Amino acid sequence: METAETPARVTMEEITALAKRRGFIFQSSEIYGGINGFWDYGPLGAVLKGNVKRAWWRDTVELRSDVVAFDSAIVMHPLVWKASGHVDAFHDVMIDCKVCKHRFRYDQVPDKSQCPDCGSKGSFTEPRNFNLMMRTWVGPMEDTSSVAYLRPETAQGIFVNFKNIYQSARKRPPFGVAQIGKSFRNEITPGNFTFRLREFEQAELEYFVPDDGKDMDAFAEWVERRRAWYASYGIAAERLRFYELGAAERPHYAKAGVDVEYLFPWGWGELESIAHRGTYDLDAHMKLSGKDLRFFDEATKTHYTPLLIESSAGVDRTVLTFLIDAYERERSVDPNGKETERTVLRFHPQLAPVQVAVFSLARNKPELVERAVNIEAALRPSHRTQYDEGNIGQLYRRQDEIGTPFCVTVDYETLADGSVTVRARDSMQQDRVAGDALHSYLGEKL
RNA sequence: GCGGAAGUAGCUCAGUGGUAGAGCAUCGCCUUGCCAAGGCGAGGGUCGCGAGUUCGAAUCUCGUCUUCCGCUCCA
Repeated sequence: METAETPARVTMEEITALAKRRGFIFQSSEIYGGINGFWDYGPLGAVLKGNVKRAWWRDTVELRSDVVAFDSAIVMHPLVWKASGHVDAFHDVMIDCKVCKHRFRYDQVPDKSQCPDCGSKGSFTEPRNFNLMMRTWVGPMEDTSSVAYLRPETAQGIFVNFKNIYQSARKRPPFGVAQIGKSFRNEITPGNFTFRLREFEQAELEYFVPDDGKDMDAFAEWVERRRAWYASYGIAAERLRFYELGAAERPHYAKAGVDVEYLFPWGWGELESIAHRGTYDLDAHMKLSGKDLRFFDEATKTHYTPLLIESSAGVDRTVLTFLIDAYERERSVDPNGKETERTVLRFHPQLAPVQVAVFSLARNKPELVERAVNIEAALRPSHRTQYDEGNIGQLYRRQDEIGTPFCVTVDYETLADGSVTVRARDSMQQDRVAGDALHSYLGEKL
């Protein structure tokens, strides 16, 4: 089993090189030198990311009768962030000691003339405002009254709309609200490719349950559901762990917490956090807004604040995980006894950016090209397809690198009887399939 | 943000003051015809960006941006 101690089976250099070469992920604004903490998804990456989000949405929303969809604005009333605690938690006035390089919160240093760590006198920098929330102005006037923030998390949009949602959707606990969207944080140190970003996408589920003693069951169910989700899309079990947070590791209001972590080439990294947050979030907004967000329980004729089970996953981190986990450099011996090597992305067929590639065995034989182009067009409505032509070995290698599960090749036999060769990515085995059976053959495998 | 290292073609790199190079990759043609890397040809770089020194800067100096490795936070 691979552990944090054993050498990585893949390096980040290999991943970033493949991501750029094949059009998965590019550095943002590269022609101007790039900008730290921002990345762009290329033609294949955009499709992969869309597939990952669709897979999450399918399992979290569409397959559940008790979860509704939501999509809140990125810019919200500034008081939202006051209530959530982000204004205080993300705003720090800091000073640095120029001698020992240590950093302190301004309000925690009693004597600003002397560094508490190294004792140097007059070594502090000017107080500097550290604001981890991205700021902007609403309206064309840039004055303090118009300051607003780009959301540092998507969840608050659900909390402040809680009453609107449950009234209009006619839901009562237990029920959930799901949302996928961008969030922004001025991270001090972005890095590790798309792992720590300043602009990132979250997939969040807020599941509200009654305070009837079964809240921990709901928590356990979501942990299991999320475990099953990662497994069903092929993440290797030995590189994924569900880390149970101890009481000291989670916020004071949280009753339970599990971090979903993946074994990246640099070590374990958090993909998702599943937490039992109690009534903390709704309480905070009720307190500051003065609005009642509670439920009325018909049975007991009392008002109550539902408890919250939250699953908050990083979409970009999940995409990166699928990319890394699917990556393999495979050595093999071909039928002639020659040693060969290939790079293959073993994506789940539902996640693969291209599902079926259709080839013409030769590029200068119009009858083959036309036949292959037509087959590709016929498959396009039901699968993600791509047409290519040329040296067959090169074509296979190229599709392996982008994780295409199946390749269909039109050859001279096709002209005679309409049959085609279907080659599988993982086994490299070939099947001869009759032309009229191709649709059902692929539909079954995908 | 701080400390260290590094930025030359899509990638890997050579080139240490005198008008930019190789291999691979890409594109075209030919060849082959079921697991890449045969042949011919083409495109592609104001050497991260900006300033300074110099008759002249990829090369020396400063600034800046980005990346990688440490400190710190999170999805």
